[in-house]
Amino acid sequence: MDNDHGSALRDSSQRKHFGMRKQTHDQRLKQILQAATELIGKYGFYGTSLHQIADAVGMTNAGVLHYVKNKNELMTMVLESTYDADNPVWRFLRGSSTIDGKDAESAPMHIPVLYRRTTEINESRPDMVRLFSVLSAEALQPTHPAHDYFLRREDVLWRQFSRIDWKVPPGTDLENVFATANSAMDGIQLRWLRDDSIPLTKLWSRCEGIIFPSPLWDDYR
Amino acid sequence: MDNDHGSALRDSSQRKHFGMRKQTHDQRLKQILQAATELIGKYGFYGTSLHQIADAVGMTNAGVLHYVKNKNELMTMVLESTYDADNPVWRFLRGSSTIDGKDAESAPMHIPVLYRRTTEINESRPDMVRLFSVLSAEALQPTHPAHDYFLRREDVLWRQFSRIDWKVPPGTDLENVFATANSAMDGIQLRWLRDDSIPLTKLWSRCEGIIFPSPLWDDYR
DNA sequence: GTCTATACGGAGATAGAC
DNA sequence: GTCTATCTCCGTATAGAC
Repeated sequence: MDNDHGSALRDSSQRKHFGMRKQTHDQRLKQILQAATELIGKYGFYGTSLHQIADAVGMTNAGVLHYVKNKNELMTMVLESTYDADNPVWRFLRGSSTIDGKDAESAPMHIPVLYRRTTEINESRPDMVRLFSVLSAEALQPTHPAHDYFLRREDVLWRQFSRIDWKVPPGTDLENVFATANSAMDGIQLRWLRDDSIPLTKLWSRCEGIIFPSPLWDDYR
Repeated sequence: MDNDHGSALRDSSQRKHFGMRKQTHDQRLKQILQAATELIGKYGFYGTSLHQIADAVGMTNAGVLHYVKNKNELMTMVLESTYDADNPVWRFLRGSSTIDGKDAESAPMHIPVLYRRTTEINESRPDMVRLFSVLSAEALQPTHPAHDYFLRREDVLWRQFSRIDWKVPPGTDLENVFATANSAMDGIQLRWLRDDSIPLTKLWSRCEGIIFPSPLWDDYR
């Protein structure tokens, strides 16, 4: 990229300078995305201004726009880089990771484990759960910059989920369990965000008892 | 109210005029609240401007503010007047109505009936379901004008629900069923609003099969 | 009862200085 | 890489004419 300024100028100090610039750039971007995650999670996309985000990272409006083309692109980057990238459950569903030490190809796979793992992970990142909850409602409107993301996400999740050879009680309707458990998860997360006096994992354990009832699911959880 | 303008002036034409004014006023207000319900449901409270609402009822910005003190009060009025007022399920839970022809004091009360009735009602008013879904996420933030409403609502609903002498299978944990069913309802409504190619009642029937499984609940639905 | 006019602040985005 | 300055438009809300 732009190598024609003469090789004589690219001494080691220059290269170091370039290296530091690059690192700083990525760090800054990460800071911005993190601030955006928190603020959009709190106030929604429409309720958050670039100015708020800029303030949170100690910059000005124009400074932030040096890193992202515009507000819509910021939304996209937040969704794609921040949320899914470091979600172990997704990595597991994609087959590139393990769940409870088992990979998707070996050992019995139990659905309740997946949801318990999800709540454990999400309990440690309320900001992202909040972002996700707020956007999945706000982005119902087709004009919302996150609309397509949530449309696709539903399908993608199901395709990955249904690829797995789950061990379940005889007669189980996988698709209905999937839809019901995911729906209940959405709702219980909202309740947890509204009042976190009870941990998400505990709130979910109550749902698990209803959705995967004993004794039917005793050997499959 | 304001009777001291002299009885000589209150002839029949005046009274008629006053009557018409009153009617027009209420109608206008209702129009405004209806438009606000639709628009806030689509774009959220922060994403909706008074101008949009004014446009929808063929008025100007200032015209709308003749009916509501400010935007926050509009939010309150929408919530309190529009949503709960004409919800038969709530009226039933308050004990002032019947469910499937039975009132709360007689006949066996079955929980799945309550949720089925809710989906039937909500299927006919997507605008209000949307309003409710969007706000319950947007209003997580304590500074949101609907925050308190949703905090109280959770408690109120449970208090009314738990007053009823539900007929349920032995060993049922009422509170867990309530929390799980409500959460699943939140999530399934979101999915329905995102893609309404399958009716809400049908989507819910799948959840019912999971949350109130056969044969345990066969005599209680 | 509804309008126009207006005050005032904040939004997103760009140009150009440093 | 970040700032200031600025553009343009939109936001809520009020005052006062009709």
